[in-house]
Amino acid sequence: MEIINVSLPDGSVKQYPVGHTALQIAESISHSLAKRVLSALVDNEIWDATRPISKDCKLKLLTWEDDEGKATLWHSSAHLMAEAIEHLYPGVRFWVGPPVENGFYYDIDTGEEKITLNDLEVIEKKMMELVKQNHPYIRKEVSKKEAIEYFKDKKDPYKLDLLEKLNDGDITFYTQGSFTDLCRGPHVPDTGYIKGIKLLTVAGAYWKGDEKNKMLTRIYGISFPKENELKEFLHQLEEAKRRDHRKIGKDLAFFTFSENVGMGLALWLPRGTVVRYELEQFLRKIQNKNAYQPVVTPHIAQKQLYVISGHYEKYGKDSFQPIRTPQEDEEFFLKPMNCPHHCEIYRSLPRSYKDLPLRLAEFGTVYRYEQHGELHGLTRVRGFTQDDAHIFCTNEQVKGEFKKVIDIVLKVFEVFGFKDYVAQVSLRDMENKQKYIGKEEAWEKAEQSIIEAAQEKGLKTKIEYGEAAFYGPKLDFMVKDAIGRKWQLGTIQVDYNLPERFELEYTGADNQKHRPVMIHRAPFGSLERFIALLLEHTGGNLPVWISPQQVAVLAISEKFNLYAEKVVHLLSENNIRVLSDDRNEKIGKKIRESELMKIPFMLVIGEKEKENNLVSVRQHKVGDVGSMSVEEFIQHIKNIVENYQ
RNA sequence: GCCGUGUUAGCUCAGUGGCAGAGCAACUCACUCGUAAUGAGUAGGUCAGGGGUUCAAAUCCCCUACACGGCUCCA
Repeated sequence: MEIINVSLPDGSVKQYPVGHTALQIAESISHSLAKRVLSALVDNEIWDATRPISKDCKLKLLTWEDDEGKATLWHSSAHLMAEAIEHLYPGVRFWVGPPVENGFYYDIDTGEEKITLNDLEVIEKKMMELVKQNHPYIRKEVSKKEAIEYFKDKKDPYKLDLLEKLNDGDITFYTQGSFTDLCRGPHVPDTGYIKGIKLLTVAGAYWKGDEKNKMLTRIYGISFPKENELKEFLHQLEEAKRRDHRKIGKDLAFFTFSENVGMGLALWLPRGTVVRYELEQFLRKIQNKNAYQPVVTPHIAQKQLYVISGHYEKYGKDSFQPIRTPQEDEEFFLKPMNCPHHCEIYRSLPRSYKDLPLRLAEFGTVYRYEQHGELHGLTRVRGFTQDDAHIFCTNEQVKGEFKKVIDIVLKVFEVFGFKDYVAQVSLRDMENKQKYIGKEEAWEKAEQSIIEAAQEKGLKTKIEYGEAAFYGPKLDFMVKDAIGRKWQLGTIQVDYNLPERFELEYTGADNQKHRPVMIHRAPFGSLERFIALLLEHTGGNLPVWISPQQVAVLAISEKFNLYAEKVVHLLSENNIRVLSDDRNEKIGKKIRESELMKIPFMLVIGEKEKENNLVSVRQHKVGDVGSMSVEEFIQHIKNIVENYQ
C-alpha cells in the first residue's frame, strides 16, 4: 500500500495510507478530536474533512475554534437552509450563499413567493428536521458541460451566470439530501454537525450588489456545533440589545430625536450635554498641554470655499443644498468638515517654519447629508461635532506629530478602559500609485514615518495596502468594546491635497516658500459617535467624573428634606453634580430609580445622619458601603473624580 | 435612495373589521417610612399624518413622514 507523509502543525510528520481523509487522520489521533473536526487545511487550501488525501501534505485540522472551521459549518448551514427553502417553496432560485463574519446568508429569488420574518421559524424547523437525517455532504467534480446541463434542466439562470466565469475542470457540485449546489466547498461531513440554528433576519440585496439589478431576498442566519453555544449567542444578542446606546440614551435622558427637527439630527438633553461638556473639557486639557490652539469657525461658508477645497465638485449634488440669500447668486453651504475653514485661518497670516507645527483645534459641528437608510442612532447622523484638529507641519515633522497624537489616543483608551486595540496603517496601493495626489518622496517619507511612529509607540500594527485616501496615508485604531465588538476610533490622517488647493505656504530657513503638510486628527471621531460607543462599552455605567449626575441625595422621609438640602448645598459648592430626590416616596423606591438612572452614589439620609452630620453612602451596583461625614464623602468622591487619569 | 418590517397614552406594550386597553410614569389624597417598586383615586388618545374601500377601519388598500434590519462579504 502506498504511503503519504502528513506534517502536522506541531511539526510532527505521520504516515498514512493514500486516500486517507483528514477525518480518519483525526480519528487516529483521538476520537474526541475527530468529533470536533469540521474541515481541514491541506497545503493551505481548505478541504472537506472527508476528502481523500493522496499526496504528501501539510495538514491542519479545523474545528470550531478556527475561523475557517466556523466558515465551513456556516457554509454548510447555508446549503441546508437552501434545501429547507426548496422543500417549502419549490421553484425558488438561488444566487449565492456564503459564510460571513457572524453566520451565513443565502440570496434567493423567491419569484412570486414572499418570505418574511414570520416564515423564518418554519424554515428553521425544516432545517432541524433535515439535520436529524444526517445527510452527508457529497462532493462531486463535474465538467462544465454537465454543470450547465444540470442547471439548464433546473431552469436556474443564476447558477448558469456563475458558471460562465468558471473554468472547466474547476467545477464541483455538493449534494446533501435532495439539494445540489454549485459549490467550491468545503463542507462538514454531514448535516448532523449543525446543532443550533437561528435564522436572524430577512433583507433585500441587489443581485451582484448593483442597484440596477433585481432585488433578491437575503436570509441571514447563524449556526453552532453545540446547542448551548447557540444559547450563549442569543444571550449575547440580548446583551448587545440591552447595551444599545439608543435605548440607554433614551432611558438615561441623554438625547432624543424629533421628526420636526429632522432625521439624523440629535437633540441633546441636559444629562447628555453634561457628558459632552466633560468630554470636551477632558480633551481641551490634553490639547492645551500639547500646544494646540483653539479656534472657532462658522457653521456655514460661501460656495467658493468648497470650490477651492474640491468638496463642491465631489459632494455638491449629494449634500445639503445651498442656502440662498436675498443677494442674487449668493450661495452658502453648511460645513461638512472643518478643514477648509482651518486652512483659511492658516492663510490669514504669513507663516514661517518657526510657526510649525501649527495645531488648530475646534469642536466643530458639521453637517452631512447621509443617505436615509444609513442613519443609525448617534453613530451615523446628519449633524455631529468632531473633536477636530489640524496640524500644519513639515514633512519631517510628520513622525513626531503622529507620535504625539498617538499618545493622546492611547490616553483616551486608557481613561475609558479600552484595552484591546490594533493600529491600522493605511498605505497606497503600490501597484497603482498614480491615483494618489502629492509627491512620491513625500508619500514615501510619510508612510515610513507613520509605520515608525506606530512601532516606536509599541503599537500592535496592521498594515493595509491600498486603503489610503487619494490625498494621504492614515493611521486609525480598531478597538474592541467590553462585549467584543469592533469599532474604528481615533483617526490620524495625512493630507497633501488641501494645502495644495489652498496654496498654503510657509517661509523656510532658506527664505524660500514651502508647502506644509496637513494632518487631520480626531481621537473621539465625533462626540456623538464616541458617546454612543461609550454607552455601549460601559452599558451606561459611566465613570464618575463624566456622569451627568454623580450623587443623589435620598431623604428617608420629608422630615429630613431640610438636612438633605444642606448636604446638596455642601456638595454643589465642591463642584459635585448632585440632586436631591425630595419626593414623598419610600426610600426603596428612590433607591431603585437612582439605580436605574445609574447614578454612581446615593446618599441615604434619615434620623441618624441628621443627628450626627453623616451620610449613608450607597454605591451604584455595589450597595450600602456604610456611613461617613459629609466632608469625608466629599473628599472620597473628589479623589475618584480627580484620579480618573 | 432601494428592499423588508414597524409606528396605539410620557414609557413598555396588548388589541387584525363592530364601545380605545393594561402596567409603569404624571397628578390628587392618605401614609412619614432605613438601602431596588406603599395604598387608593384622578387625568391622559386625531391609534404617525393624509386619502380610499366599507353600514362600520387602530385593524383592509394607496400615498407621505419617521423608526428598525439589510443593501461591503461573490459558487
